[in-house]
Amino acid sequence: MAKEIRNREENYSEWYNNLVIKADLAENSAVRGCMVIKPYGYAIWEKMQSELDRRFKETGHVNAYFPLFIPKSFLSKEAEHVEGFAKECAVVTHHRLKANPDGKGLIVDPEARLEEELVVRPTSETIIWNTYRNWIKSYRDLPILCNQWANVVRWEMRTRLFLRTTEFLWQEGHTAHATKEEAIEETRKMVGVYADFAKEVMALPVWVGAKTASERFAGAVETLCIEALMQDGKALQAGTSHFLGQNFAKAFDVQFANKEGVLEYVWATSWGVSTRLMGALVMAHSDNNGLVLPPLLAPVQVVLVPIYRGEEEREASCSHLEKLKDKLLAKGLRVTLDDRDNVRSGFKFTEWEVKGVPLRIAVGPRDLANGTVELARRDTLDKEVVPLEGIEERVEQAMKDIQENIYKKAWDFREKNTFEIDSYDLFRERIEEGGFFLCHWDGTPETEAKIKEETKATIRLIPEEENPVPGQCMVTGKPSSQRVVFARAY
RNA sequence: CGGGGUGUAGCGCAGUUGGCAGCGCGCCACGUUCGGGACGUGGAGGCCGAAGGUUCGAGUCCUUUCACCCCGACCA
Repeated sequence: MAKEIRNREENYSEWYNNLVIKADLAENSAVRGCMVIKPYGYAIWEKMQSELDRRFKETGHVNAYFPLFIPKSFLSKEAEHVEGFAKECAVVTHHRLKANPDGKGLIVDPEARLEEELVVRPTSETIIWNTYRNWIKSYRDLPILCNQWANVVRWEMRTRLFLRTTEFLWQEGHTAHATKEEAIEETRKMVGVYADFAKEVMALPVWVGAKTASERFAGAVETLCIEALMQDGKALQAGTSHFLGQNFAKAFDVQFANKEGVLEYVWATSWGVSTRLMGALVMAHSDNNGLVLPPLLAPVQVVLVPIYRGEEEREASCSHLEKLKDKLLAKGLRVTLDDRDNVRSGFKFTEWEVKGVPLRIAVGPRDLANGTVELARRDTLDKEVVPLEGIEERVEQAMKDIQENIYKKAWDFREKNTFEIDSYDLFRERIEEGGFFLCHWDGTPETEAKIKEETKATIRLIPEEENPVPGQCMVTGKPSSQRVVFARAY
């Protein structure tokens, strides 16, 4: 991979600053790795939310909300689940503070100790399944197809802006089904929704497939996921959909009477994506001039910049652009007129470029005289002078073109950095450069662990293939039923 | 929790053998500018991460502590 792209990783933080900042919490605060999402960044998340939410509704889901606090005992009911999350939970032990008798400030009131500690949800399976128990009596109550938009807290040892913050925003779908087949179908369907969303809205090509046992969600029978390639050659898990089997139904004793009146345990799924998607967006599309946002997610799709010299020309350009702005707004486009007089146009160009606005329209005296405008595309950095006539259609078309082109660029990049490799020696050499590697693996956790140990590469997923081509494991030479996708990951 | 690094103005940093707290960017005012990050003049902005110690005197030396960043382990 080019050195230039490596260096770009260092620039991520600069691009991030337009969207978020590290939370400036009180000194000595024990809370670390939280982020403040700025309005410009949050607008992107809102766009993602509304697009996802629409797709969830289309697939029959409804939104609900469950408590932030989970009784500690709930978490321990599912053995693997507790093992997976116990190490990273924030725990509420008291419910009151009082004045410090020895001086100033407040102390935790020892009298206010909770009988049972509460865990701040790291994910909501337990509290939701505890609730579902009461909702589900008969096969007629099924399926339950709920989604929740919420924040969760995971006390990770190491945090990373966007990708692994202590608190993050996400959506988590939790469904209950009468049959195994139906639950598996739901798991597949939802990972498909994520993959479509990534492609169509985020302009991000993704691999879809199943996790290996070692990478699986704690408590899941199978985890499906989407994986994207970042420009520094590392993979990023961008969404997961879990088939939970009857694990949670058994742990929380959720049974229903089937048509024959026989009690059966419910089949479950859960699926989620988080603000990590914003990190994916930044790392997948940004260039050395800053963010590049796909039009469907850009808080500002078109920025209008007047060019002038003196008050008279300013008036002329601005009033002209006001009219253009109204026309574009009428087309449903998100448009901003940057009529600030305290910065020059060149400054504005650069600033909006860093913010990733897909299209810029500049109008100066020359354009006013000629009946033209200057269009500048963020994705290609091309500029062209076009007639004002028919500008709405041209802008609408540009939005489509830019969305497509950003996807194509990301696709080409991934194609260029995806390799079929059969020699482990070559694998070890090439993994240093980043990218996805399609290799044969003997299917054992031991070999998987060895590869991770020696190369830091993990199996990102096992793709679902109609006609899998068998081969031999690149490490052990044992038979392999199909190629799996390796990469170094965030 | 291990290994390395950094804490000085909103941001980025300099600060010599201990001796008046500095620079660039940004911010405010005025003027000149304005088709790709303008310039001039003036101005505001600081408990030098925190606590303790040495000293006539500490941003600087000593001790303790806290936070942040990078690399591991952990993870979406």
